[in-house]
Amino acid sequence: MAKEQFVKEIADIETDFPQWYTDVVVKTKLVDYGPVKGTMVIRPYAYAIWENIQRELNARFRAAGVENAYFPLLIPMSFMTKEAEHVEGFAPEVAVVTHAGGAKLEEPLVVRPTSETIIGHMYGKWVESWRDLPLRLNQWCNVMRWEKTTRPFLRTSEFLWQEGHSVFASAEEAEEETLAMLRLYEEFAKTVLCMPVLTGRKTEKEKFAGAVATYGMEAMMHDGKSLQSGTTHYMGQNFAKAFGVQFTGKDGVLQYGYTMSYGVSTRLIGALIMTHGDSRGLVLPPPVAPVQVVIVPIAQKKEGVLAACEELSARLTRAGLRVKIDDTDNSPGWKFNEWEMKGVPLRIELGPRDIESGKLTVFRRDTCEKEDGFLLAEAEETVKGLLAEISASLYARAQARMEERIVGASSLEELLEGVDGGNFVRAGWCGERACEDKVKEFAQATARVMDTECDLPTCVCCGKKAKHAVFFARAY
RNA sequence: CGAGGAGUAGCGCAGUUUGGUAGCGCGCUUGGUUCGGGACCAAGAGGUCGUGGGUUCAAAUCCCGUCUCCUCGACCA
Repeated sequence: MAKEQFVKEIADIETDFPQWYTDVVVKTKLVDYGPVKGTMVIRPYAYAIWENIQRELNARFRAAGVENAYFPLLIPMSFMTKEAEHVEGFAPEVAVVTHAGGAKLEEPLVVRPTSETIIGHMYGKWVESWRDLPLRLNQWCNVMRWEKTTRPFLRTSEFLWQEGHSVFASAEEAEEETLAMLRLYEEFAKTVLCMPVLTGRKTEKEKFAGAVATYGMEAMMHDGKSLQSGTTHYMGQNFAKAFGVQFTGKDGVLQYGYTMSYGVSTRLIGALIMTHGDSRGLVLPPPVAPVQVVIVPIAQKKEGVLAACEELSARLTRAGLRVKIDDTDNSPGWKFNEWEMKGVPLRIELGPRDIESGKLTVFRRDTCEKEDGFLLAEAEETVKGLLAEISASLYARAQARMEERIVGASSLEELLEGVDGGNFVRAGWCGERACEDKVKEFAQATARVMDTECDLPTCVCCGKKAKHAVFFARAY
């Protein structure tokens, strides 16, 4: 009876997805709302997910020759105006500091919405010779963009992210790095987040303010809407020229560098929730789950139960797993539901029966089924094997869902029908901004990314020869 | 900024039509019995009813003002 009441507490994932999402992030204590509108407090459970994402990405960055650094939060207003498109794109959403130290500032300071400008400024001082290149730095920080409507993780006024900024001597190297980072993100999404993504170049309308080209990865959420989950930008010499990033080449000629940047944010946590979550709450992929295995003692006051739990926990921890014993005095049923809602991939129920028989009872969060018959003595291998299976099955499930919900369209009506049905629509596009705008107006769908090849004959809007195959979708 | 809705205990809400002792559920605290899918009993703590004014013997309730939040729209590399 209480079970049904509990299920009702979280909105129905099928019929009320936005409400379901909000319920999950609040009821599982991932976040709380900050006192300033549009800001969120990230609670420890969610922050632990973020730390796991950081660890995995840092390892990949290091392997790609990227080092971490930190640049200031406050940027002189004049920096923002040095690159014309950049200031135009970000001006509406920057927060500005006008007073400090009890007096009005001579020059206002902006709270960084992104750090291209201040990093460009420093790179201008640091880069002198071809020997200084390539220069690859990344920073983990917070940024602020004053958004009108917000939703936890997906769009908040302040959020955490990493932003990598690199300078190269040639356009080719910078362009190649832009694509390499996109591939790095894609591999990370697949193996760490167990999340399939579509990658590709963005249209002019959707690209970063000040970039020559923007590439993005888009993930499909449960309701068929798209979430931009990471971007890489090739800047050409735009920012190098604005900030004087010049070096003397091997040929002795003073020239501008070529820059690129890339970033992913705490929005990835939102992406995880909306990709894998179900009617019971979160489902976290093992590589990022703060708790990979929760041990629920049964009849924990009976002699030997807690001791057996602690012994098992120690063994699994030694095997490199993140383990938690829930020894609170809630009833087992309460604990089951609690940890299912929090998305722990694997639960072990350990009671007198298991201890006596030497067996292991587990519950898989991805299938919501109990499995037994494993031997307690082989717990390490069993659990590791199951976690790997869970990762694989989460990816496969999400991948299958995405593939079956990519449809084609040869007219605006078909495109509308496609996105109304919760699909991505792959359609031809002539490359004209007017047609892109028309699609948005007609179907409330935007061009998410362009496919690498154009195998479609005509533009879905005007019927002229198509230049690109584009994935259209409604987006968060 | 446009349209709609809501402000009462930590959370969710009832009470407002018809003015008359501040209520319910969950949570929390204490003690006890429980524990293989959200257990139960007992006792307890907790509220300037968003806010300012007005009407009245009396206002959560009626009137006027004002603030905040939510949903949808617009906006959002």
